[in-house]
Amino acid sequence: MAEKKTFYLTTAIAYTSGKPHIGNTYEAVLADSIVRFKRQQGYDVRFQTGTDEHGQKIEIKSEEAGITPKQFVDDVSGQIKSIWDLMNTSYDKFIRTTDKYHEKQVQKIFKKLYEQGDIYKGFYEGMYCTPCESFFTSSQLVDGKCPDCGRECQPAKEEAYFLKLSKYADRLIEHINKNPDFIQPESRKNEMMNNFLLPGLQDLCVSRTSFKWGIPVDFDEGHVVYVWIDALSNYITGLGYDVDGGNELEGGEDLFAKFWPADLHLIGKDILRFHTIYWPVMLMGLGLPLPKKIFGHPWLLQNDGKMSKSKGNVIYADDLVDVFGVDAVRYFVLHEMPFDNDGVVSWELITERVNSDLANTLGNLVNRTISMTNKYLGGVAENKGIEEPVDNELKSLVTAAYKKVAEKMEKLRVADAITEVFLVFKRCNKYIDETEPWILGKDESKKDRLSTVLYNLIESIVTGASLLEAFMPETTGKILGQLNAVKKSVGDMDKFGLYAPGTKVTEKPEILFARHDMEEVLAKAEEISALQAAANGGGKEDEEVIDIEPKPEITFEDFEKMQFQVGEIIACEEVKKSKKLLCSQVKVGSQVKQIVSGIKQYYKAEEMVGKKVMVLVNLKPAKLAGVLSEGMLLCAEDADGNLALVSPEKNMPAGAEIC
RNA sequence: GGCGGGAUAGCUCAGUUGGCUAGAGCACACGGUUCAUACCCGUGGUGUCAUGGGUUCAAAUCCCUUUCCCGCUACCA
Repeated sequence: MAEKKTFYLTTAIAYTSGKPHIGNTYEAVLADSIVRFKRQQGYDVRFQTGTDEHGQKIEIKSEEAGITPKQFVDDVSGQIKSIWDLMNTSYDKFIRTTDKYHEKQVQKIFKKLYEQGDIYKGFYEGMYCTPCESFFTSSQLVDGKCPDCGRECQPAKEEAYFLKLSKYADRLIEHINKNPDFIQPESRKNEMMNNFLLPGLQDLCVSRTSFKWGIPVDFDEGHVVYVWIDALSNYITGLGYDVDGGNELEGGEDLFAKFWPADLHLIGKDILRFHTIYWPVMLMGLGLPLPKKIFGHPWLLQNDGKMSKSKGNVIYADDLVDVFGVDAVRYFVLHEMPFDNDGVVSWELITERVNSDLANTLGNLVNRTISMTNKYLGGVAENKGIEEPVDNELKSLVTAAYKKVAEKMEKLRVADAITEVFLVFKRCNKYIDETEPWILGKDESKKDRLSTVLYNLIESIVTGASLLEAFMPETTGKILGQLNAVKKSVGDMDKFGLYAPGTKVTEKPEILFARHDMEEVLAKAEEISALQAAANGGGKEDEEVIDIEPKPEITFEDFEKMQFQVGEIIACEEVKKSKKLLCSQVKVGSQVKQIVSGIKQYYKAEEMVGKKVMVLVNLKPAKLAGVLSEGMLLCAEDADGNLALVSPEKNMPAGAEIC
């Protein structure tokens, strides 16, 4: 017998800084549906997920909590795993970047790349964002803030190691061009090409000395491996990869030899750059083949206002599961997520979907079919061969369904695939109307026709339920259990009439999906929201405090170098060529300075005029977007990056010194 | 500023290489039905296919204008 075809899928590993919300959970469920489908198709599947556990952010958070980083990540990683389990995700491997074998291999990978010159030692000088763990050049900063999260950055200089990306750029460009499927959806390919690859890659900083909670660089004390080499490597270390050969075996099997290269890296669209550029370069450095496909999926967003723990409106998978059940939540996230646009999740939307698709279309179908079978046929429907033309319409749709589902799944169109399955159930409901079993049931002479009708129905439902397995495994089991039917294999999906003669359905069908009253659900959501708010700051309106990384102490002399004055804005206009800049004429004493600031998002040019604000006056002038700026307007900034100008608390004349 | 994508029914979106009265789901309305979880089935849209122009026998579909949205990216003292 030939070896089974293998299929290796990974998700991104989740960062252990806190409980994952429904958007993160979506990725695991999406991955699960894909691998379950592959298993059904007979592939030998390996599904790996896990947690990313190093970094300064965790070092700081654990310190605040008064525990060690390891204790901290043990706790959070456990929480994440339990949500993945709750969602019934069938991963084969849950890797943690604090696992010993992983740490050891990361060190070896780092060393190997260093020894062959792909990693070199240099200096990193720039602005550092702690939450994002990223360095930026000052020119990359947004108002001196992190371009990713908008928070404060600190100047920092570190001795650091760099990965030479330029060396492999040409090979990578060629690979991407030759493999149009490598990056999915395709629109993302252009972004990577046009923004990074074609303009030329800058070398990537791959070590840190500013924190300790990471995998040490074993040949240079003080350095730890910075996130990407650590995190991305999980895809191979989780298979037992060893840099020196002699891969670790699992159950006597060399999983790396068997499963690498990965068939699919499933990741969020926000980390495509790392997976389509840095990771391939690392692999080339290691002399390993590249993964076959990388899919940057869109996100499930919460649309009802800004997500905020203190407001209590963050939607978590376990809360949804409490109300609707696992498969309902799986159904929702899979169905609602388009292929390349972000989807929306809310309590209203999920209630509508559950009621209409799961309770009405599917649940009620199973229920009415079983009821009729019991009522008219003592629970046993058999094919008596009394056919009518409508039967063929039903049969042809049902027997063709698997192929359609498979086509959609092949293209990773999971939402479309699940819709195809539900077309089967909808057709069944229509068939009931067309055949009117309750009328047949009143006429003893039509009994064989009735039996055939119900048999066809049950057979169709069995097929539909079997197709549903990848998406809603529990429901598949429940339906088949109630019908006492055997799950159809992929090879039998296009066959009709496998439901064994003489099989008796259950006498009391259990409600598969309850209908939910919208008002009740929303009330429940309110309750959950209140509890959440209470747990995160007593329900107070966003009175979060913000901690930023302390800067080194300065002397009074340092302070005196800076000249702050009150400035009155006497004119202001938008900088045409920029999305963020306003250009203000600011009266400071008797002179007028032109100052450009990145606050267009928060202030309109008109409303700026007349404001008295705090100005850093003696900053070296610079050109921004081609416009001269002779100072800086000072702003306060919250955690979401919203800005507020700073004004004197009482009216003060323009030019008044701030000291 | 650069590159890319989008603008179609109240809402979410399909519309393949231009071709017959522009579609689906949800919501809504009406009709039918009663086996079932007040469910299911059917019927119902005068939609300027964002805008203005062009190519064509024929354009939502191709080309150009304008406006507005979104991605990525640069700049953002």
